[in-house]
Amino acid sequence: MMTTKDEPNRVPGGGVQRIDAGRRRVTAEEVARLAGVSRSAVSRAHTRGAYVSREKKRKILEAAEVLGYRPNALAAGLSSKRSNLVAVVTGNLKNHYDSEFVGKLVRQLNDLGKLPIVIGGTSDSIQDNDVLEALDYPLDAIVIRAGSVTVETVRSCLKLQVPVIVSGRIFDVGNVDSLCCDNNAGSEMAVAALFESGRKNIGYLGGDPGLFSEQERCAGFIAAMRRRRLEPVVMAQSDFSFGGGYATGLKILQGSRRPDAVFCGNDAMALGLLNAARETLGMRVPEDLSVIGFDDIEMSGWPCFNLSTIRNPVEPAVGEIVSLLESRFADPARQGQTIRIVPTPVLRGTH
Amino acid sequence: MMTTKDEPNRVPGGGVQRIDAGRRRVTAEEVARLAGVSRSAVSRAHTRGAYVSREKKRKILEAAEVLGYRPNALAAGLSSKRSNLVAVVTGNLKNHYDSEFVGKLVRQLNDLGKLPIVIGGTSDSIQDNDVLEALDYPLDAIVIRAGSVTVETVRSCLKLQVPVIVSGRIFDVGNVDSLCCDNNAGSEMAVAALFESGRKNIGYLGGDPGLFSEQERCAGFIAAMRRRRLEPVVMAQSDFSFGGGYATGLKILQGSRRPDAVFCGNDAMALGLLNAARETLGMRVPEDLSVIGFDDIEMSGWPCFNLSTIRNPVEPAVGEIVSLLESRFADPARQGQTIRIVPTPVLRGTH
DNA sequence: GTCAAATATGCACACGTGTGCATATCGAGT
DNA sequence: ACTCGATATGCACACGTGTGCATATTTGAC
Repeated sequence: MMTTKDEPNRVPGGGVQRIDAGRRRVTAEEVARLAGVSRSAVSRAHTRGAYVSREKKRKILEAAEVLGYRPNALAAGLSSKRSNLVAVVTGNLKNHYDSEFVGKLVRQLNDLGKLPIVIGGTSDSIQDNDVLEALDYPLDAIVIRAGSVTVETVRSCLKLQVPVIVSGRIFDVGNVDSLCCDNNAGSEMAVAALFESGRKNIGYLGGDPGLFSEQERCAGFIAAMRRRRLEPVVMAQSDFSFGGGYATGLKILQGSRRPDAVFCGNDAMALGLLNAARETLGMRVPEDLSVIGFDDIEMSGWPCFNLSTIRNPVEPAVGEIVSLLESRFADPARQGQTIRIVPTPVLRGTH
Repeated sequence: MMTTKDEPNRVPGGGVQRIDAGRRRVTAEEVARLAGVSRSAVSRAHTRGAYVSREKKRKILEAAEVLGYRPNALAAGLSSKRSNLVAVVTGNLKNHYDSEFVGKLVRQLNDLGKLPIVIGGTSDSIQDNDVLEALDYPLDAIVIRAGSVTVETVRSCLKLQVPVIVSGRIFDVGNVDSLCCDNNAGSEMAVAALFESGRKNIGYLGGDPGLFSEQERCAGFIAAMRRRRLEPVVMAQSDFSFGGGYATGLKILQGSRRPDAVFCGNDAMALGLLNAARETLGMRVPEDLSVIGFDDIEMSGWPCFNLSTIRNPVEPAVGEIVSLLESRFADPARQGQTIRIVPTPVLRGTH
């Protein structure tokens, strides 16, 4: 007989709640009716620093609890000037640096009481359409990760009075705030470290040349080399991914002009190249080859890699973004600011 | 003299847009005034399948373009039944599996025209408060990753008529939809693979025992061992992280009862243990030790790891979530469904 | 030219909230 | 008993949109 009352695998707690078909969200009106007060009183009971008698407030909150009432932010945000919605546009969360970045940013926005609407997630293509959809809501601000969006879209945001913060590139338009690593300094640190290890035949493995950081890091590399009267042995282009770094790394290391050191535009590619060198080509690092990356993602610190790299610190960057947001809320029309995050060399075992 | 007009490093495009201090969002009223029509006409011009003459529509859209008008979703969503907002509650984006999961989910939601509000990001603690804040908005649905939220909060969602989808555990309450990997089958596959490699002294490295997947994978492991009349050599607890896997891995491999194979509750821990074995203890894998993980995150396929693992496929899971969402929109009151995602063994070089 | 059907347009309401304003109630000090 | 300030409460409006309804205009057929 299967007529037992026991239902295995059920989460305990009883009072099973269900979604009623036609039922709509409970409104302040209904709470007021149940508590026997006016609707205004209900609103005031949920607003800090409004006049409501202690006793009535208790009764109202109780009724609200029973009915499961929560003020509707849609309605409130209509007249109010804050929606608490902040859009975060990111290129590709498969990119480990971006992933870490978005994770921390989301956390901090949550702590600030903001609701981050994330756009992008996967796919490297430009996200303009999705951004426009988000702009249908009156956003408190929009944080854009470099390369995810066109200038046109930024202009749309400003036209809708939505403050814009761009991270990962300098964006000198209107009163947009920009935030960017000092890539020049980073490249200089990398070349310096390789140079001091006695390396002279240095190559460069870059990412998508359309991206701002790539342009700066590449230019910084060339300048740093020139300062030491060195000529790059090889300049290669890839795509900022592990797979790309691996494939292009193979080519570089099997090419006619073999470098004894490679500076990579980010850590993912550096790890890819490291794999190509060690696993596939049987080279010894750092004996046969030095490798330095950029960013310092989590994996770079793993024992099997122990990658020397230039740290592009996430925590301070996210902190600055939050500061920029707050000062923007205080003065929406203020001049746009440009902030350079200073990288630090993290010299481990691959150079 | 610094009075040159040139401003270097500017993004080209002219017509610099700024944020005016007191300025508010452009309203349909203003567009109507400029185009010389009624406000209703403006609304209809922006609504598909509404009666507006071709000529008037053109004029309205032109005026809207000039003024930079976009319908305010806040106001629209007030009477409409869809807000297009979907909350995504995630535990910790530092977890590579979750990170990949959220990335793909966000992308698909974007494609569906939904705006994903991400909650969590970092920190393993429960996110109840942040979820409540998001519930102030009338969400179309909320997707919760296992372990991020209490039963109470789920009940709050249902009370507010917000459809709930839980991923990563079975949640048999009300009409909540659940989605979960078939962990039992996965553990069986892992033990089978180790057994067929001739391993008999098999250990287990688990994550946080409070998590549903850990409980199922652990129980599945024990059952699979029993089926082969094998006794686990060691049962260890860690935290699902690389660092945890490394540290606990060291202990296991230096303990009195050394296993010749370890099945790990997820890939991050497996990679940590792999590092401990190879780099720190100088062991050969798979000669001296077999390792099998769970999930198949990107790094597991990297040449230097080449980890044998049980794939907990992200793409199908996300696809199922989207399907559940759509069928829930079609029938909000329908019975909750439970879906098991079938894992597949990905046998590489560590067993 | 007539009439009906199809198309176009404006009015006014509903959506759910916060809050200014006017008014009512209460407590205390003289 | 009277007054004044503090506290409490309800009414009504604004927020910006979509849409039903009634009405105006055009189209097409005979």
